[in-house]
Amino acid sequence: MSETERPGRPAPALVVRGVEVFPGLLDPSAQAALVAEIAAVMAAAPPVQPETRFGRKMSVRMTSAGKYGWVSDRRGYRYETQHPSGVAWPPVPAPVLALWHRVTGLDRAPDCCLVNLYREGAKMGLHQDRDEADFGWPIVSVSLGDEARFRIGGIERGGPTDSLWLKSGDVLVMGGAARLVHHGIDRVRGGSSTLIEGGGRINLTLRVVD
DNA sequence: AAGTTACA
DNA sequence: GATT
Repeated sequence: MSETERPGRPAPALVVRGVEVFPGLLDPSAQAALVAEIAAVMAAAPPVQPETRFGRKMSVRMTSAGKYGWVSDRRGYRYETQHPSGVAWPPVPAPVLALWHRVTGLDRAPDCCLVNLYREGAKMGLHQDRDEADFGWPIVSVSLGDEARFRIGGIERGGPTDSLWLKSGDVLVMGGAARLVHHGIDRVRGGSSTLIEGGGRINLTLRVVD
């Protein structure tokens, strides 16, 4: 962490295992504006279902915006400057960047906005975000659309966990001691929102990659 | 193991 | 069926 924190960042309503939770930070019109921006990102860089290193397809569909996108295939996890099709990732939409600065208080911008699209039945197992160069930078997670059960463990795998339901407009910050906490999505409550065309949930994850 | 499934 |  090399930059000063900006005063006036909002206080989290609750903290779960060190993860800061800002329920309902985005009102419905702000959510709709973000969804419109992300729809344009997905039109330019269509979501794909990545494979793991063992050739198993993930249930979540992914794309990215920014200098880097997170990808997974039989070669493993990494950041790439291009969508698998070869096109550059579209820029991170300005309202997404504004949300990052508001909630982190940082001057430094993220260089990746990972877009996770959870259609009916999609889940994500417990994992750590550890493909970035400097864990001093926080991660910001934005929930849009259907509600989802978010599970939070510890730094070590296999320990106890807690869970909470995330709703559209909720924002999380994983930073400091909670930067490397295990987290995942147990399940998505289909039909709990009409925000996403075709149904489901979109999660934006903002990171500083290098 | 950013996989899935089983089980108490 | 939901949860851990």
